[in-house]
Formats: sequence, structure tokens, C-alpha cells
Amino acid sequence: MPRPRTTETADRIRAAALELIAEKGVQQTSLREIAERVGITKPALYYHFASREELVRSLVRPLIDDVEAMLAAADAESGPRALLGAYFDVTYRNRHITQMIMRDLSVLALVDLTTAVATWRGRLVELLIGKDPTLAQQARAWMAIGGMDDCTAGFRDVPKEALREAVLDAALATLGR
Amino acid sequence: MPRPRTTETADRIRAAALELIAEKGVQQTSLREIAERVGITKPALYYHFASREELVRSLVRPLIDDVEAMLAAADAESGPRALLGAYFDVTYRNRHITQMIMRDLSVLALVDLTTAVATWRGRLVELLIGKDPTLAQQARAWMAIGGMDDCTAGFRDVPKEALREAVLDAALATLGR
DNA sequence: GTCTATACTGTGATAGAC
DNA sequence: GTCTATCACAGTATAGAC
Repeated sequence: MPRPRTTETADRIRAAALELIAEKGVQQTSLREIAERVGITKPALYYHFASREELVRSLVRPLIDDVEAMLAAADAESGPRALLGAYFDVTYRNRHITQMIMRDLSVLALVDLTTAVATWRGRLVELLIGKDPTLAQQARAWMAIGGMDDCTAGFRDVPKEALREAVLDAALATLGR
Repeated sequence: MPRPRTTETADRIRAAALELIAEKGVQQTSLREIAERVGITKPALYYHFASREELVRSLVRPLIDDVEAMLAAADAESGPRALLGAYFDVTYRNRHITQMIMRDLSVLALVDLTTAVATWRGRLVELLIGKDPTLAQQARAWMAIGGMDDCTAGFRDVPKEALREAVLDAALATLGR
């Protein structure tokens, strides 16, 4: 077993990128700035990530994987409260990424992850209200899920448990439970 | 009275910009593309708009003004259904702009209109649930307002009246009425 | 395997001719 | 009101040093 390495450069790049993006948004953050903060040059960054898109994709990936794992383990019988609670936990755990996406949804298109997100949104809707929902049901589901994401991204100075309770309460009211 | 002029170039630029932005997003649309569609060169575009930001700001302005006018005329006594109905009408009337903003909230920062939007959101929350809301009330208000915007931007092939009914129903459920 | 030097393309933006 | 020419800088890309 090799001795523990100092932090990998790629990880340091990701960390710096997430910080800067949190401050200024995805499109407003240049690769030069990121490289500068890490203490390397722009082309050196290019060695670790083939493009700007690939860097951003590697930031978003953990959230996608986390949500998909949660959905795979989700039990349709467990009811909306448990389901939305699990969803909140995942997006809150990855809230820096959630904030980044909520601030600029078009990054999903940039990194070609729009369909992945649309897919798990659809799956969530199905678990919450079944197949072939009416327009009214769809609107309620969208409002509940999107609103949870919105609150997770927006209420940054609220302790987790208080936020969790408030958000779940609101989402369940939206769904009419 | 002068004879009716052909469409002003500035208006044609705005129209072309809105079309292209609807297709590809704000940050993904270049000034060259916009100028090309209008049939002029990039510097000619700069004669009409001092910067890219100013062009985008002039696109967002009508929505802001429309919402602010609606809020100024809003009666606190008229109740949440009338208030949210009026809000839906305004965002739906300007839905191309609403779509643009929902797709990339960071454009508001780009054109320095974040506080304007935050202000009327706050006013809306106050009209809906009063001053000094609890966290739970705030979450519900955010979910209702943000969810309406989300649905207005997202359900593009639903007739207005059907959408209006579905969205109002969901928003009122969220608020607990 | 990691980075530097260098260069290419396209972008927002300006100056000045017509 | 529109053009040509030009700028600085961004993202991207490769060649080669160590």
C-alpha cells in the first residue's frame, strides 16, 4: 500500500473551481482564475481536464450519482415523506453543487446532463403520484421538487434539521397530503 | 406626422437576440450571431447597445416593469388567489423572458437586476403571509412563487387557461389555503 | 506523468472612415 | 447608421522540457 499522497492536483482544481463558481457563477469564472488559485498555469489545468466542460461535468457528477443511487434504493411503498426526505438529504449533502445548478440551470446543457436530471425528476414524479399524472398533479410535483431544490440552494444560513422540516412540510402541502 | 417607419433596428436586434437566446441560452449566444441574423455587423450592433449587458438588460426590463406595476396596483385585501393570479398573468405575458431567466438565473446578476427581483419577491411574500414570516412560511412562499415561475417557463405547450388553473391550484395548496 | 512555452481561434469591445 | 480594422483576453490545443 502506497503512502498517503498529498492532495491530488485534480482535486485541488475541483475545489478551487467550486469555490470560485460559488462566488461568481459558472460562466463568469475563467480557467485562468482557477489555475491561478491552485498555483498552476492554464495549460497545466488543461492536462487534468480536457476542457472546461469536462471540469464542470466532474463537479456535477457526484450529485447525479448520489441521487440515482438514492432512487435505485427507493421503495415505492415507503410514502412521499420518506422519499422527499431522502431526496432532501442527498441534495443538501451536495448543496454546493445544488446551488451551482440552481443558479444556472443551463450548465446542465453545457455538460450534457440535462436528460440525466430530467430522467430522475420523472422517476421522482412517478414515485410520488404514479404514472400518467394529470396536468394539475404534474404542476404540484414540479413545484414540490423544484421548490425543495430552490430552498436547499437559497436558505444557506439555516441549520440542516430546521430547513429539512420546513421544506418537507411545504413540499407535502404542495402535494396535498 | 412622419410616414410609418420600418421596424427600428434596435427592436430587430432585441427580437433576434430573444430568439437565439431562447434556443441556446444567454451565455451561449454571441453578439456576432445576433448581428448576423439581423443582417448587420457586430460594431453596428454596438451603435444601438453600449454593451452586451445593456442589450440583455433591455430584454429583461419589460418583465420587471410589468411585475412592479402589478404589485403597485395590488390590493392586500384581495387575497392570495387574486394576487397569484395577477402574478401568473404578468409572468405568462412575458413568458419568453421568464423562460430566459429561469434557464439561467445568473443573468440577473449579469445585468444587475438581482436586487430588483429580490425586492418584488419579498413584497409578494409579505402580501401573501405578512411581515416576519416563520421559516416554514417562508419556505412555502418561496416554493409557491418559484414553482409558478418554473411551471410558466417549463410547460410550454399547455394552453394558458389550463396552465393557469393548474398552477394556481398548486400554489394555493403550497400556501395551505 | 506533470507541467511550461507558445500559438490559434473566437469573443466583447473601441476607433475612425464613409 | 453602418462599415473596416484592430485590440485584449478568453478557451483551446500542441510540442516538448523535466
